[in-house]
Amino acid sequence: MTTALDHKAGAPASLAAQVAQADMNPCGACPVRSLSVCSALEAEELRRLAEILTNMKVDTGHTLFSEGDGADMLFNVTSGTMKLYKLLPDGRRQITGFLLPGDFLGLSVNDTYAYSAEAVTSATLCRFPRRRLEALLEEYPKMQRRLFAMASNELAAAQDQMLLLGRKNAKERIASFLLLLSQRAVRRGFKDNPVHVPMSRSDIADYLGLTTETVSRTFTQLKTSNVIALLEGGKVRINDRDGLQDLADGAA
Amino acid sequence: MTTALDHKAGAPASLAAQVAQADMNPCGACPVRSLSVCSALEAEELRRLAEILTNMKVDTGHTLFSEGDGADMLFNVTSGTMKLYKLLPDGRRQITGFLLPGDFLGLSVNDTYAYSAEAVTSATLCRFPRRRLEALLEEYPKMQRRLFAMASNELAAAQDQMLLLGRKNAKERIASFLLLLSQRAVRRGFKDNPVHVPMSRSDIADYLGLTTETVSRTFTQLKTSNVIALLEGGKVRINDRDGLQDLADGAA
DNA sequence: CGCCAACTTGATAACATTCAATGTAGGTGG
DNA sequence: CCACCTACATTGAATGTTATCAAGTTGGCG
Repeated sequence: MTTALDHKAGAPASLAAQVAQADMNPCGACPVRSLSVCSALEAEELRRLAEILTNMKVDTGHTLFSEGDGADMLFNVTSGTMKLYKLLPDGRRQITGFLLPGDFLGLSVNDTYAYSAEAVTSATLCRFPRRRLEALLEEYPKMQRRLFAMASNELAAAQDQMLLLGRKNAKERIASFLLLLSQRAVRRGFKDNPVHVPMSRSDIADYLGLTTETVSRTFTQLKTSNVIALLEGGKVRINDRDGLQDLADGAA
Repeated sequence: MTTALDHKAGAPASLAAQVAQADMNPCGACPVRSLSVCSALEAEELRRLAEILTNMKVDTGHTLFSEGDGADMLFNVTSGTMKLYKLLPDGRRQITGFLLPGDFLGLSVNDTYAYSAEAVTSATLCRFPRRRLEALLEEYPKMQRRLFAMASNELAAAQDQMLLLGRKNAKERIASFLLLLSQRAVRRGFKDNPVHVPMSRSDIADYLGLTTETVSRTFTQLKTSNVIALLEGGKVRINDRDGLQDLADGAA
């Protein structure tokens, strides 16, 4: 565990206002509420939820928790990007997901985390003590249902990812990845093109089951065939969305 | 949809008794109750659940539902093995999971199934109309919670599978697969060694992201190095469980 | 008993990895 | 302010694991 700052300590200016608001009408002003567990809740219920949460921040590259740690806390991403990953003893890594604002993390099978969580970009989160959140879920079945729906969606995404990892070639994987990022961006009200790709080639490789070299080469190929353009600041412009979609589906 | 026989019609002799009991004290005598959604329920609640369920059977190789079908029904496997899979337009297939007695299927994101379901061996299931089951979940938060726990477990399994598909080599994949089957067997009260492997090489290949040829060769390798032995009737004896475990973890 | 599907084994090829070098950008200190 | 340093990204060449193509073999079922 690193960089677990309570409340606004260390929060950048742009965030300060939001966190300050959260202190008064916590969650009420949360920009990702509609995407999160909390979307199901009324004002009073939100207040109860806010009582048990702590705002925190994780700096780029820092670890929120590691596989095997006691899973006492659950989290909700409010800004930035996190990555979840599992390791093999010899260091091989599989990133199982990138989390964007509104995403939930920390579910565990026993009482330990089954994966590690690290910040891709500086990120802010709400932190909930597991026991207290579970107590609240008991009280508010609506919230339980919402969490279940989110888990179901994640499960469907995981199955898509299995198809990708098991059966798609490098070009199809990269195409699928860019479209996924684009789609997830729009759901959060960001522009879908150019797509913001904040993660390194190495992270992309470990998410797609490739090497950094192959990721790099494949980007170059897509760029050369004018399907995409690589822009400054980790942005990728999609020039031919249909072409990219066909590639992603293995139809091309 | 094929072979969706109501109640005991077409059920084999060994199952008939069980189904007959189910008609009187439905679920009460269900051998997989402790593993399923229903494990959380009291007698009265079970009765309500039984009111909305239909017992059915799917023959080997028959399809229960296909990706894209309207998801009006949810299912619980009571005997046999099912497989879930997704296809790419050109026919490439990824099996996302094998379901054993006690497992639940039919969760959907929109209102269509995101995958196809087919019987690996002749299987029996409980079928629930989605709407009526959802109504019941509303009434029994305990059941909602149980379903959520099951989805969480599936999610963890999916992440393990991503690690396998993204980062493990053929030998590691086969080793992991055999151990998984073995572990799942014990949880259901079957013997864990020899492991029952009812699925074809082709199914195993599509589950592990390999080809049938590679699966076959890898089994031969493991057999030659005496880690396993291939027995009659789709059984595999694990001779060196620790060795297999080391292989599976990528530690060897 | 014979047929068909599933499995095994072999030879060759391809896609992605590995190893290696060069290029580029962001950050730091002189 | 620029040179340097380190990270990361790109490109190239060689290797390797697994896929593909192609026979055979086995086994289950009619």
